[in-house]
Amino acid sequence: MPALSPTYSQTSAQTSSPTWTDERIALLRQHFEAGLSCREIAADIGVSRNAVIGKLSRLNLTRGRTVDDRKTHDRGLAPGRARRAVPRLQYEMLATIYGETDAPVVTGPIDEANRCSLLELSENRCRWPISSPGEDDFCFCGNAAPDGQSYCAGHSRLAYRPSSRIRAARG
DNA sequence: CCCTGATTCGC
DNA sequence: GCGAATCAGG
Repeated sequence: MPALSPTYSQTSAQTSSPTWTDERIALLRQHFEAGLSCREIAADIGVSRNAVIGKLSRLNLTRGRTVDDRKTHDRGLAPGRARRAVPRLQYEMLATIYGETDAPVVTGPIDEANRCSLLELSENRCRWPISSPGEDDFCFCGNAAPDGQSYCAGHSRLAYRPSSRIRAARG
């Protein structure tokens, strides 16, 4: 009998195409739950917007149905006011992401003794996912989460970018 | 015109 | 399974 079985088609052939791994999917889910747009998620992970949308669709993680979220855009332009005279590209976001290296890990050791399953989650428990869905050890953080928050203090820092977002609150 | 997300379709 | 192209809505 042959020593090598041809059953192996491509196991270690993935040298420069890691594509979507559990970690990326975890980031995808976390950012998705954090309320980030597909474009923001894409820029953060390092893939295109369509890639994010495609993966989300494949995971059946679409937000309800069709488009209806981005309407929050400030499209109300005054007639006497010039349009965005500043570069309105998303370079601000990219700069924020690439420049956030000044605060890598602000959170200390997050208590992982309270991790629980999905069914054990409650309103005041951190819903930060541990491992990946489908894994044998998949669970949630379970630490105490502030009122209205989805995550505990430590995981909130990871889920929501603390970087200074340029908020031009002009009225 | 710009933006957004969702689906389609070739790879 | 992946993502660019395309579609559809605002």
